[in-house]
Amino acid sequence: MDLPPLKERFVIHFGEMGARWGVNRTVGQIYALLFLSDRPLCADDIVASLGLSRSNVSMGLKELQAWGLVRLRHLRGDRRDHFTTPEDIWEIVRTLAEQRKSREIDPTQTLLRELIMEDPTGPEEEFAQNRMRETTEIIELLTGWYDEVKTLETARLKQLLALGAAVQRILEFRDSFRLSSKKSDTVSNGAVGERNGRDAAPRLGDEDGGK
Amino acid sequence: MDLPPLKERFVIHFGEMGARWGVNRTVGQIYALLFLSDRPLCADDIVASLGLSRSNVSMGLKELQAWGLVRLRHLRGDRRDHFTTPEDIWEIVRTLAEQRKSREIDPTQTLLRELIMEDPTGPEEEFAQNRMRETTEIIELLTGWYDEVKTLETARLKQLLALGAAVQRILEFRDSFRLSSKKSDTVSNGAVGERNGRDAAPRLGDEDGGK
DNA sequence: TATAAATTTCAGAAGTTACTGAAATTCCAA
DNA sequence: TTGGAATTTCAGTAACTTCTGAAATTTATA
Repeated sequence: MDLPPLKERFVIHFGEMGARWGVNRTVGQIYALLFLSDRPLCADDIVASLGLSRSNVSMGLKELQAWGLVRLRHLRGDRRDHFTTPEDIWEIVRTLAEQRKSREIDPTQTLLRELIMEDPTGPEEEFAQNRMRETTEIIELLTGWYDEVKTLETARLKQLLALGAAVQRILEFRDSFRLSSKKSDTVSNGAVGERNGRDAAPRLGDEDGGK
Repeated sequence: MDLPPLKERFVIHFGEMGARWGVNRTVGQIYALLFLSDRPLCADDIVASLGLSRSNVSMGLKELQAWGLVRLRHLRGDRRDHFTTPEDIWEIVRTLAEQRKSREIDPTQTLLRELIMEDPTGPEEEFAQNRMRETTEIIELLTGWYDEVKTLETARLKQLLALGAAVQRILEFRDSFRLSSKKSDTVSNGAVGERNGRDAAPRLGDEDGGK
């Protein structure tokens, strides 16, 4: 690897982190290299920089395209495919969120919806089905929020994030207003209200969980 | 595997999803089984239900404890360790978020902070360092938001989520108010203000997003 | 403190994933 | 078309991870 030191350290780190993000070392390194590069790179550039085999780079680039994390460029007078990452990092964040949702959340949500429609074989499965139902509801709430927020333009999204827990104060204000004027105590937006009374009610035994 | 059908399907699915969540099939299956169970299970119960080797179950349970996803229980008159998942699913969500942040985000943020302090070896590294700086800023914004929101109680968090993009309307209102009354253009809440003025300034080339 | 149950560790087998170089295919320009 | 450059595919092997049964250790109570 003949990269300048800062780049090299980042590339190696990203290769190692790859495993935790669901890609292999090669893919992580290729991505890191493209991300830091000030110009589109072709497969041979990547081979030269990272010392991987040509075929390995080809497969890595295909996987990054499947994730939607790199884009193809063609430079005039050069037949070779060149690759870049979006220059707007927020776009990368959005892509990652979208991909991880569809790989890690959606398949489970689909199965859960199926399973809670079926007849339980007895009280044991009734309990299990209730757990599943609670789970779909939470996933619904989280993905619903995500689907709405992802439509915000970047500037608005930043504003929203910068607001942080200050939103709590707005909610508190809404609440006190609603209580003092004697209205319903559920969330006004009817989407997903409070479903049941069991809020961390301990079952039996201790609660330690110590190692 | 001698489980009733709904449970079995969920357990098998979770075993397969395990890989995407950074655990192996065994760990995923054990977790699913505990999650759906109406009572604490001991290692031998798990062996009997899932048909795994005793030692494999032991290792799986250790890993789940390292994730903080299961807790130990002791039933009176039984020496064996028993395991459960929290009954409050929101607690599970919080644990997952915390763990993934510390495994997937924090190490990168630490390295980035280090690298942007060092001297670049030339203009190529200067560019790379700028990318890294932008990245830390975005991570800072996202984790800062997360750190604030995670302190909300569950009921408030649900409210906030149910609000969804309606928050946008509040932001728009605040904006128009602020503009018309000629005040500062940063967010009023001092906690996590707008960090800088640079709003996704494009580099050069197109903005398309090929393929 | 002895003993038997429960749990963990560990070395090796089984299974899986990553990587390579060679061959096949695609693609463009002449 | 054809020739050659660029890219992809693929079979085999290397590297790694998971899983097991046996042995070692820990733990609770007699």
